[in-house]
Amino acid sequence: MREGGFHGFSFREIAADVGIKSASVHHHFPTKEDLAAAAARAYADRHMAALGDPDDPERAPADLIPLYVDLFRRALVEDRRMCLCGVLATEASALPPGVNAEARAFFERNLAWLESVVARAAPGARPRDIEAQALRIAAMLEGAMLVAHSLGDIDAFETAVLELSETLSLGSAKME
Amino acid sequence: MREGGFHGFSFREIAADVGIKSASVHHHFPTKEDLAAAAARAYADRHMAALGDPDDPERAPADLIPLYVDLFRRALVEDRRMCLCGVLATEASALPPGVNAEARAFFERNLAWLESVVARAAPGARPRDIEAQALRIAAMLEGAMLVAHSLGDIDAFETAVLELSETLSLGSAKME
DNA sequence: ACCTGAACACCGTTCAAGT
DNA sequence: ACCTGAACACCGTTCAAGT
Repeated sequence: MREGGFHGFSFREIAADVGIKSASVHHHFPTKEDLAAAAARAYADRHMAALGDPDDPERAPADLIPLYVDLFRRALVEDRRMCLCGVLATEASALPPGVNAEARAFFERNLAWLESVVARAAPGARPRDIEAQALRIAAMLEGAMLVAHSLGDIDAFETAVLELSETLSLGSAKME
Repeated sequence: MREGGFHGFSFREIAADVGIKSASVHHHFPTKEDLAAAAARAYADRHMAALGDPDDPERAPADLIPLYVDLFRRALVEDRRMCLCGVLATEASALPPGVNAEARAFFERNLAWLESVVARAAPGARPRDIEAQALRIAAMLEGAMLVAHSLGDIDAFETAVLELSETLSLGSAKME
């Protein structure tokens, strides 16, 4: 699913991997929508668990953005794959509603996490600017993964993302 | 294809639209790889033609980045769709080689165009920094489209991309 | 509760046959 | 050169039948 998207895998493949018949898979996940939504939800849960509490006073906000970048980097470098919800995002308009909802929830949870971190890093910033900065970070990471994945060039990810890890809140507080 | 990716459309659909049988489509495009590669190439050609010459002395580099941003904005707003090659990029590892090659070529052509514009805007910049800036612009636009498309919120694209149109070469010349 | 084989309408692809 | 119907192995889904 992370490689071929919603239509890039089949019930019969999964059944063969698990050692049952495809009709049996439908007993656990009645439709492909159910199965893909569950996979997206599990992916998002693991992703958010790896990020941890954005308001943890033990962790400086200046360390949390590099940690965020690193989570995406590892997904791309170690798995040599896109972000699952990034793949689903591009297919949004052709996805069953339940799958689309889980992909959207992934981004909403990511943005909420980033907004918490950016707010801590730039205490005086306006809510509007905090939201904008969170959106830019999430968009840059998904875009950097996407382009690097297409070019087959992991360095492209590093290059695109370098600015983010270096200068955390480039304009979050001082934006006009 | 822009909605469901490589597996999101069928020869039989296309045949019905055109008024022939699906076997006849194979006469023009022997395989789905041929058809999708041709579509990606045509998309990239139209895209690059809309951008025009990045070195045209009649057009200031400061005007060309907003023009670039606007091309992606219109794709998202008017068509309510992702960039075709952005969709294909996320499916890269599951794509037939010929399709993958055309998607990659789209990004290479975009990066070359952006590098020309950035080089004109920051004449003293090092090649390494010019490439990095071009990569960031392309990644930010694809990522902003992807996130906005998943959220179903076009304003998210505008917000993420605002910084790009405002301050063209934020760090292209002064990057360390 | 969990699994299965068989059937349904779909899919890309091939091919012999038509004009 | 362009089209077609028929066949192939695939796909998601359903369902009656098994344990």
